[in-house]
Amino acid sequence: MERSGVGTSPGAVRPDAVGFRPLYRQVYDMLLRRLADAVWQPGQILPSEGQLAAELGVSQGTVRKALDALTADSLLVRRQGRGTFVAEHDDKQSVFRFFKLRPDGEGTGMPTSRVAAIAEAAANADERDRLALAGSARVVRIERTRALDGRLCLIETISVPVALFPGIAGLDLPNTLYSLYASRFGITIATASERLKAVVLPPREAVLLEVEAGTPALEIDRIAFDLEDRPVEWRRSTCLTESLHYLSVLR
Amino acid sequence: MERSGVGTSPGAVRPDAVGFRPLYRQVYDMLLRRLADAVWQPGQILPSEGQLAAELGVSQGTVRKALDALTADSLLVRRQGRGTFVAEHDDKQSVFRFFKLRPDGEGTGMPTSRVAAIAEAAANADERDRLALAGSARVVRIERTRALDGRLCLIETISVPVALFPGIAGLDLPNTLYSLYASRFGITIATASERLKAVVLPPREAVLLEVEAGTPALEIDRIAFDLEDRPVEWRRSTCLTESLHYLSVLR
DNA sequence: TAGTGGTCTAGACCACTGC
DNA sequence: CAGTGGTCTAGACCACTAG
Repeated sequence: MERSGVGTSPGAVRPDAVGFRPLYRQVYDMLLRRLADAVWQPGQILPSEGQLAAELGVSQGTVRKALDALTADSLLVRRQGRGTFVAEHDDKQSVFRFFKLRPDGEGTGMPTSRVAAIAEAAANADERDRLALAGSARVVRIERTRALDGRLCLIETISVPVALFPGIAGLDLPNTLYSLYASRFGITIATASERLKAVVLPPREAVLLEVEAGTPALEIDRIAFDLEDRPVEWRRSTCLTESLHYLSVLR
Repeated sequence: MERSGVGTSPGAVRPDAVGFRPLYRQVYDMLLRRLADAVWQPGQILPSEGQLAAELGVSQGTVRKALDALTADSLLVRRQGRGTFVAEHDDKQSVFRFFKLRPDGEGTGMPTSRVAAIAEAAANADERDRLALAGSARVVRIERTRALDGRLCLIETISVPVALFPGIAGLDLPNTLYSLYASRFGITIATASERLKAVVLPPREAVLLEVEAGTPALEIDRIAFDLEDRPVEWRRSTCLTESLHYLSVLR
């Protein structure tokens, strides 16, 4: 097979180049680009390995390696005998990919949400810093509470750039925001980084969570990144952990 | 190639069996067994892909797939042009695989330890539960404090079964316990599960951490598992998070 | 039964390391 | 330069799904 099949453009394989970029990596990037550009919608089926291989002019094994990598990154789902699909993030399994609070004892641990406030404003210094925004950027701030198995446990403020989510302030927000981000704005949350601290619950949050002030609480500071690794959401959650915990699995 | 190369024992490929077990999975299990049995020591080089393939009577590609899986599980390290090595857990990178506390600002974040107490005792109900021990089992309890960049930040109690770690109470304990587990007792920590809660620092811990009682603290309850997924260590840590945080990356 | 992904093989060649 | 892991290919066959 001719390597020029993937392109002689910058980035194609050049044996003596300092930065060697394997073919399957180039295929990975091309497919990732299509996902980022929403060429294929979540839930939709992709062409078969053979079709993609023929289209891109590489072997099926090389396409397979790229598809496997995208699957490992949770961007695709492969089902033997059926096909390869764009991953959806609103099914029960996917919710817990980014929601790590679990009940201590029994219970499904399925979270529910109630929006307390939503407003647009100029981004403050913290928001500009965390979301890599320009000085003039505007954000939408969403404040909401969440419950686990009907039990109020969390209050959080979510900041997103207006530029990326135009009109989000006027929408009816679902329980799982990330599926809305994907379906309505074409933004897929690929990874997130959380910083956890133990704090004393501030008076205002104590009122909203209906507990006495001074209670210890878990503060979660999350930045969520899209497929191109850009920060697209900043979220600060304050959680009561009396009857629940944050689950972290180390591998 | 004859499939019987990997063995006609139970678990070998049987095309019509209900539970189909791929060849590379069998190779994975065989190599995992050798790692668990400490046939190859941490840091030691493995035979080359070709040698393993010849020995096991499978193709090099199949061995490669098994080695890649073991590498993904952080049990092996592969270095192009050099070879495949058993992973070590005492280098700087590996320390942070299981230690998720980071300084808020600058600093290396390299932890240090000081053992406060170490004693053997009959396992209590919690320990028997968490470590899946019999009623008569005994454990060693280690209490120690840890500091980040010279700053005292954590106190923890570690319980391990005496049966798995004979004589550990008499040893000089290093900063990174898991490398001791591997080198001295042949036990490799493969995964760990942590449950985090926000609590009010108890009086006793407050004294040992040299802060006032009532300070909020992060409580981390960890169970660590070995290569065969047996719980081998229970650890409860209480951390001050005033100038540091727990880092969790979601993918 | 046709089509998909999953496994396995054999062989060629490339990139990297160390002697 | 020899030896290692890494990439890529082509082709055969297996397991699974759905019409």
